[in-house]
Amino acid sequence: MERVGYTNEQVNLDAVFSALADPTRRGIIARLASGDAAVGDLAEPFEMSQPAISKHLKVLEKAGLIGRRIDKQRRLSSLKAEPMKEAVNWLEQYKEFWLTSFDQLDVLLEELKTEEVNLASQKKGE
Amino acid sequence: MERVGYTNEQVNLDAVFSALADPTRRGIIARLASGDAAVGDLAEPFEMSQPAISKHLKVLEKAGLIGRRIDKQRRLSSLKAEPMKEAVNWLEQYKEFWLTSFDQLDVLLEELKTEEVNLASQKKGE
DNA sequence: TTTTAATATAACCATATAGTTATGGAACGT
DNA sequence: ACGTTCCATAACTATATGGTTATATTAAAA
Repeated sequence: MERVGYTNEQVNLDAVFSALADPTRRGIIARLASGDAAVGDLAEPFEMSQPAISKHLKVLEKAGLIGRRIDKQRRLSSLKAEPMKEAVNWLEQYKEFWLTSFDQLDVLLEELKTEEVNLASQKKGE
Repeated sequence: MERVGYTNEQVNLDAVFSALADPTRRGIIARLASGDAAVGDLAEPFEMSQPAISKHLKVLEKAGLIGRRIDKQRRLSSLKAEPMKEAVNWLEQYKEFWLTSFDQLDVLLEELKTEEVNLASQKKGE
């Protein structure tokens, strides 16, 4: 079985984390969060050649982090953040290790306990 | 000002994402989640030489993802997940893009609105 | 039709990465 | 004292990565 349908098509954590490990690419992602953009637009903030940006876009595309379409002679990119969700899912396995001080840890453990008991409910705490 | 104290000392997203981009290193992290371990223990599950594992450990250490200490002639590693928190913080900027279908997006936007009003609550529809 | 704008692709280069084998040092067991 | 265990480090290799310039392609614009 190949993990049908759903949101993600394979989502390769290697490719995703690797794509996110570059500041230029994270910058591109940030830019795309405010709307689709053409290669030229994306290249403009960086002191880098256009082919370099095209390469970065290819990396992002292979990681599934952007989609691309053609509009006239321009290639528009749009953010596709599903792989980020997968990354976060992986990372959150280790949430319990995020806290250093013990009282914070207590708080988290309390939260986790609550989540278990109360998976599909609505809670209006304060 | 250099961002004093707190949980993180610099947390370099480049190094963190880069460290996480390798399956061996993610495997090491998974192993460390169940307890501190020596280099030999960490190497055992992988078909790879000991020096290779030592290199991976160095990468993880530079990313701040593990700490190391000496016990007799063994070098123990322990998970330090604070950088993961930073990674998640960065990723969650894009939470709104994680959903593809519009009704799901509606759900999220509703959640975000609720969160604003009510920071310490949980909500889960069904 | 000719030119220009937007982008991809190829060829190239330097550095980084991920592995290897070989070797050496520190601490333990005998 | 001697060998063994645990590990780091050095030296090397192959491939990947991130950039460049040069060139080709495609559609708009003149």
